[in-house]
Amino acid sequence: MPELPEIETILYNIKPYLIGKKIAYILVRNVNLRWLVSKEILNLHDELILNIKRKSKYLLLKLQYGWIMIHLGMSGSLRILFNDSTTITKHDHIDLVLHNHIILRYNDPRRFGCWLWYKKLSDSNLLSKIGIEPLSKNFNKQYLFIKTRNKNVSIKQLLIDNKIVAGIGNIYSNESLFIAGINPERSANSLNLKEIKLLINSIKHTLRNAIKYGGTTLRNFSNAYGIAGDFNQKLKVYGRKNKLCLLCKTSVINAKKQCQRMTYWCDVCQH
DNA sequence: ACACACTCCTGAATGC
DNA sequence: TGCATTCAGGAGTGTG
Repeated sequence: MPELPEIETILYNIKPYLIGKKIAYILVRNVNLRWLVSKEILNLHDELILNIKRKSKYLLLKLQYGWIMIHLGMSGSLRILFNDSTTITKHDHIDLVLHNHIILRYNDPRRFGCWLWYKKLSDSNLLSKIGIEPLSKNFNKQYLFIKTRNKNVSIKQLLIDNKIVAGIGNIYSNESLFIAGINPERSANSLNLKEIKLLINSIKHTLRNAIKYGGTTLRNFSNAYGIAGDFNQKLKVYGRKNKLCLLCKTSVINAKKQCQRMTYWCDVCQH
């Protein structure tokens, strides 16, 4: 389940192979992703890749005349392949083929991802709704304090809302709340400024640490070389239902569904 | 405006 | 062992 650190890992992997290189063509085997693959992408050829960046969980490829916006959804992955005779496996939906024969291959079993074309990024109504980046200076206690006032939703739910803060998914919201010692069921507006500050620091720490370890591999995340991330070994609560809390070592980890997502927490360590 | 449920999808895990 | 059911979740959309 790619969240911000996984996308950042992929970006780091693919950047050196793509920037300044020319796309020969893009082979789309299945246009039926979350939304149809843009027709501009199907017809694209001989375009130079000027830059690549990440915004929230989107990867943005800047070409000469527009942008390709890629989202990996829940199960998408990107691989760099050095040899075009590589066999196609199930769910290999898109190949971006460079003039030097290197391929960026997109695989997505659940097809919740997307490949969309925009002439200008401001044309994207998906991007325009996205909140600030959690690793930016703008994501600070003042910002989150203001955003949590008059919010009755749980703090867990607020953290995975991309309109508030971009790129934190289910895993990292659970982890950050555990590290901050805040109960995920607390309503967002019940947090005081001191707790907000603690939470901000925990989120930044968790995300930076996850990036450092190459992301979290649960089922099918791997980096652009097909190598799994190591952060799952560092997870403190996520997926640890009924297991002993690693911090207090007295209580077991609780699990319950909160707004369609699993939430994990320790009653002793999180208040 | 807000809170919540529903929806897309496949594969792994679980249940009988 | 085998078949059927459940679960996982990013995030836009629809409903009350």
